[in-house]
Amino acid sequence: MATSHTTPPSTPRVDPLTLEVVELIGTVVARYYDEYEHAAAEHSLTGAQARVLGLISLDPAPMRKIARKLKCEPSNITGIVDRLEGRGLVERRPDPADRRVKLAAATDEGRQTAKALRESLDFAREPLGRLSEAERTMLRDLLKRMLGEDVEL
Amino acid sequence: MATSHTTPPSTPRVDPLTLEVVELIGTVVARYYDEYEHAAAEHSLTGAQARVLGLISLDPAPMRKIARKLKCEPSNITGIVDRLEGRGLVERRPDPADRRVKLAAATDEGRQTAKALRESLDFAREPLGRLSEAERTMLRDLLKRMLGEDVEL
DNA sequence: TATTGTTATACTCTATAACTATA
DNA sequence: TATAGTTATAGAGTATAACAATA
Repeated sequence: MATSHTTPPSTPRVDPLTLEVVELIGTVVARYYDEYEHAAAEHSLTGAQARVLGLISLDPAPMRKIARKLKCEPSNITGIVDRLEGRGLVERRPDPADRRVKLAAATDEGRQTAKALRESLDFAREPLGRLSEAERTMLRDLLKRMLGEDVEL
Repeated sequence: MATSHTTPPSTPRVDPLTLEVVELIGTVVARYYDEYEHAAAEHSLTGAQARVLGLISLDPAPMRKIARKLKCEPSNITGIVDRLEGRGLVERRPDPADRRVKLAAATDEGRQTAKALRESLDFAREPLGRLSEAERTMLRDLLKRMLGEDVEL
């Protein structure tokens, strides 16, 4: 609690080191994002579809919850799940506890696709492969510290 | 050069540490992306518009080059630049060297907007502020090693 | 002929608002 | 009345294909 938590609006200056790190992170983001879209496309999925499928591939989730996790409006999820359902990768199930709720669940084929998708994410092999185990450990700890408490949604 | 550069197609298994780092990077990506979109929206720009504006805010670029950098089809840039031009943030200039080429250039207002956008990227202040200078240096070096040669496009 | 930028088209994602069926 | 999911709509991004101007 050393610094005030209200960001001073008149402090646009950031030290060069931080700027360099931000730029590097920007590069990582662009690269990761690209790879994700590419991996999704290899399975004829859009990025959004792949994200939804990945999200529910472990356990089913109400439409509302998917929207919250993806930070988009619930109405969008309808269409995305529609398309996934049309391809047999996802199905809608009733929620026994609340008849208003529909649970989006991956089918067997959907789970297989999600798994293949996860494993085809080359990001793990290629860029991270350049780091030693000790370096990866350091990177992990730095990222965890950076992300702090709010890693969980 | 310790490992073969042809990725074995039958090696889906990745060690848990690497998986953890990949997941953390995924979180960073989502967070950074979100903040970027949000910062753009504060200036009534979409993410794509903000990226194009940021790209040409330093020096003008041919439409084709913008498409290459953004990894999208040139035809898309036409529309994005149209909208930026309609708002007076960008203008199209002829290229004296090649009359087929149009250079997209930021106007004064466009440059101001791009600058404000850069400075409003809270990512520098918030998450990176949790790290000491020594830690930021370590993070920078790890990211640089990770990204390797292909940082430049 | 090849290249640059554009147009036309179709699809997806996105937010907003109004609707329905439950609670 | 409040909530979950949907529908309808409009705007934006995207890829593809065809086109005009220029090289």
